[in-house]
Amino acid sequence: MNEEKGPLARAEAEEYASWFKALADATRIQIVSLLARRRAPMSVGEIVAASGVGQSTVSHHLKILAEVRFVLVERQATSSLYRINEACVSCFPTAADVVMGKPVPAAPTCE
Amino acid sequence: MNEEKGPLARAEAEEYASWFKALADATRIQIVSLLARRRAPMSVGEIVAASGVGQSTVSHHLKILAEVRFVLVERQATSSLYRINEACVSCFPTAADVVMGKPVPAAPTCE
DNA sequence: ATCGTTAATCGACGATAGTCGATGAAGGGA
DNA sequence: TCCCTTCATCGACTATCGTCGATTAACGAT
Repeated sequence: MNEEKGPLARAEAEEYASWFKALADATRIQIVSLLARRRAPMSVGEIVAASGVGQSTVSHHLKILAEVRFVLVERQATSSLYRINEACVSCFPTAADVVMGKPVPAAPTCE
Repeated sequence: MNEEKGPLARAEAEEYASWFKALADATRIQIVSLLARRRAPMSVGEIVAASGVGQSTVSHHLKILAEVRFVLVERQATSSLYRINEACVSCFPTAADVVMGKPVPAAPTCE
């Protein structure tokens, strides 16, 4: 479907890369996997206890995951509850999408 | 299917991350997309001409892509011909795989 | 109002990664 | 044999990233 002769535009390549960057870290993979196993939303403190890294580190990774809408946050009174965004999981690009030239899915779209 | 209570093992998380790391760079996305659009294998020189970065940089990225078997190389007399590894494209993990706790696909498996 | 809890932000540090230019190795042709 | 082409590797530089400890902000409870 995508039949331009030149390489992929740089801007589009960077959009694609930003998706994969979100899962290109072992700690973030652990956090995502953790949120998926618990069905219920988790507070930052629970994630910190289960992941074995510092609180500021967890907060940092959650921010990155939230920026691509991979996780959703619901601010409660004293704590923040994070959960997997199922819609974003399914719109996350695959390697086949890159190869087949599928347009980059927009992050804000899946919410 | 994966019902352990703790977080994903660190080693497995890093294996997953190494997959996504391979596509977590705009230049590599461009190279992959380029190889996919040309049906035929491409020499390094052709990729350099089309990608707009230096020859050593292209060579470096091709090495990374080859390490996860995403591209295959066939050394000819004077040049090296790179092409997409279709098998590896389809075994490349998706975000849903991570969420669903699917075991990490082994890179050497798809060849 | 004060204190304690929870989480986001800040600043710093070390490690990793991307890029380049230069060099080196392997092969083909004159 | 010598040169030229092609690509991989090396060394250096810079930018980005992951992590931590400390600080700050928001909120509840006493």
